[in-house]
Amino acid sequence: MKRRQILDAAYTVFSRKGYHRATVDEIIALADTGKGTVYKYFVNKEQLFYTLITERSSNFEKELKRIATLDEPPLDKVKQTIRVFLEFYVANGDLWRVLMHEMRCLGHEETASFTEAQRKKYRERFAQNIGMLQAILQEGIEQGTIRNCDIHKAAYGLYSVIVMVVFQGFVADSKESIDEAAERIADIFLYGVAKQS
Amino acid sequence: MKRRQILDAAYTVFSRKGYHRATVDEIIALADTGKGTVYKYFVNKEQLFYTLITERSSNFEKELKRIATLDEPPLDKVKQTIRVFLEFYVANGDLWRVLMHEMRCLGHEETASFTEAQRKKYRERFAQNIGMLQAILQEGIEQGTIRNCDIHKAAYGLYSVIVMVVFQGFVADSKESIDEAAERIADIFLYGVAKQS
Amino acid sequence: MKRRQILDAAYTVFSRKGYHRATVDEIIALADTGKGTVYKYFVNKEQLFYTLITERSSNFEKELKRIATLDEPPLDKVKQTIRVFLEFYVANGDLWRVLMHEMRCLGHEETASFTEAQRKKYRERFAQNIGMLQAILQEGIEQGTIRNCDIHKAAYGLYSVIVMVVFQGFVADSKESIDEAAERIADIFLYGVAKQS
Amino acid sequence: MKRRQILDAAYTVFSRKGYHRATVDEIIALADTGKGTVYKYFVNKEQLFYTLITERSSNFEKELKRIATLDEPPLDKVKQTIRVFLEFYVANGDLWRVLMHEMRCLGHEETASFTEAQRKKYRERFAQNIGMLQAILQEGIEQGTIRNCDIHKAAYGLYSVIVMVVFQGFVADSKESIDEAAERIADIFLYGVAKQS
DNA sequence: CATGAATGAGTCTTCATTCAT
DNA sequence: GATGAATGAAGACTCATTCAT
Repeated sequence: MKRRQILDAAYTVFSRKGYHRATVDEIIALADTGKGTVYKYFVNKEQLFYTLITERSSNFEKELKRIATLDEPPLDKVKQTIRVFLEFYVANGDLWRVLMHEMRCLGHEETASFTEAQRKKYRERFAQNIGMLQAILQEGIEQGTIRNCDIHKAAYGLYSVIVMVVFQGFVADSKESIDEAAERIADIFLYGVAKQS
Repeated sequence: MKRRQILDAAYTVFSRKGYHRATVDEIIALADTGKGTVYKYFVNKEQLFYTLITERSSNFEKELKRIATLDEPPLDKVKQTIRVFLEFYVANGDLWRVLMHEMRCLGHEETASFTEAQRKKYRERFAQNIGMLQAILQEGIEQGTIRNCDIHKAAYGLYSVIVMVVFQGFVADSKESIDEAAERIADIFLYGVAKQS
Repeated sequence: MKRRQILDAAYTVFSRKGYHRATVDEIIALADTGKGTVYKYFVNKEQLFYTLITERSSNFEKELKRIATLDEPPLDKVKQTIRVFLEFYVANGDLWRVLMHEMRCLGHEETASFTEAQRKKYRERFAQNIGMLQAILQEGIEQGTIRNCDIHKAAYGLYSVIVMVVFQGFVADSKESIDEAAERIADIFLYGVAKQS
Repeated sequence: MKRRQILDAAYTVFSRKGYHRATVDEIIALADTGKGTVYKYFVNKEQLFYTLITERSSNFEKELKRIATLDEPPLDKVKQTIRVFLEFYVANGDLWRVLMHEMRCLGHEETASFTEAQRKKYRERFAQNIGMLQAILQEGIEQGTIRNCDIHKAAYGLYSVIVMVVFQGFVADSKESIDEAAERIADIFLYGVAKQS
């Protein structure tokens, strides 16, 4: 129970302050617990952060896999995938922004406790999520509904637009807003901004 | 001269480590200078960071403005703008990533010396750069070569793709690589991934 | 308990070295504690200093008030007050000297954490103590045992002599020495050095 | 000439800020000279401070000696001496306050450059000045105009009152104000505050 | 289990002093 | 002689982590 409170508090503080400016003191104040308790459940600050990431993304990843395996037209699946991504980033965007920043920096030198194994695991997971998009695009190409392009880069491109839409606050935390944004992104992504001649 | 060395070293360290993990000690080691020298030229770490940003972006911004005022077809100008953005981010991307992260967090609470004025200035500058893209898209809509869409969001979308391409390492630091990437981005952005029926 | 040790060590170091030459490192060495502990109990060096002052003076002030309200001849009360002042300065003189010096300088510019409120409080407290002397002198004038003079200045004069006596080492830390000094100061103060014609 | 400017600037800054808060940078800014120049004329900050003290006190000391050797009634000489002290402290009080504070602290441990010899010299000089007062009081006792008391302590007492009068701002920097204050101090010192029965 | 007092390694920052021009 | 750029030792302060209760 304390564990839950700590994770929730940590989510808020990390999201608001970033990794470094977030202090354990602030987290325990918000979690209404003692400092020792944090170190009972988590080996250190980085581990706490990592746990947070893992926990928050597991549902998202399951959902992503579910859609990928649906037997529907790829163009529809693209739209659905966009929606799931949007939902996830609307809910966890700030934390993810922090994560992405730290992955860069943490990766460069050996930092004490964020193990290389964990970092690798994260990168694989990230690649996997993008991979879901990629697979759907591939399916579209095979079925002839998507033009032949570098699906790897295209997937990243779509991904980056999704993230941007959330970070720029172009989408609110409501089903309608998310659905609408998904529509629009899919539209631009699929048909471009140029007028069809 | 020492000032130059410090700025260059700071660029490297901030880019690699991010703002917080970058230490003044590391910067002076790389700059081969003394700690006092840093504080002779820059009031503090944040000011040093800010100076770096300002310095690096001034040429980029001039180039951006130049293109915006060219008397050419908007579709060509979009491509050129994409190229300039790519060049800039290939050269300064890592530092920018750090800046963007810090702007978020620094904005939250009062941090001693990164003045509100500076932060505001940065945000305006950023908005202005995106604004250049936006203006060109608007031109395209008026001339009927770009379909009617929310140019604000479209500009951000294009921007996010550019940044992503650089950060994912899809483009190398060579004229050819950048030109090719600009072509491809423009292509997808303008015509989408869906096969023209 | 650590708090006590830190305060005691701080007293010694501040008294010996003055405010600026006193280092937190030296205080913790003497207090046999860690640096963090100091900042757990005191927000910063100045706050530590201020706490010291407040703590040490509270008994003294109570005693002073007690005497002021006694129903005895003013001339006797003057002597008693002198004694209380002497006791206090013999015990805390060195620290007070430092305080008085710092009040001058700290007052000039905005120093971060020694708040204006604290400084004001100190000044009021100081004025109040001198005020006790002043009130007794006034009583004497009204009862006709003290000649009509500027009691404000006279009180300061007496005060300065007391402080001097302690700082010049004219009085030792023993009841006898203090009593004797009080006698002598009172004598000179009340009757002057000139031979009565 | 630069030397003069530096000394004057140093006087101002030391008086205002105290020894530690006074920075060489501030002094050279006020003296309108370069940092190197300071170290051409003075071996270091403490030496500069010491030179200042010496320079400022030499006239004062000459005047004191002159009065001591006058062939006048001791009671008159006491008044004159008080006046000379007042004049000196009104002009140099703030610097002296700083000096007195630093002597305490600098004396405790070996500080790099304020030599023991210098400190000793200062102490002797200070004792000598008080000694002038003392000698006059002695003269008075011998001539029977001053009652028999511990002249050493009495001299210090008188001295402390003089200093206090200046530091409390009870006297302005004008001949009239100083003369009047001298009168009053002499009066209280010689005849006390108690009403003559 | 939960706690929070104690800790000290690690940072930023200041400022007296030097030395090449 | 005059200068000021360069320096680094020294000091205040932070915060993740530990451990005895």
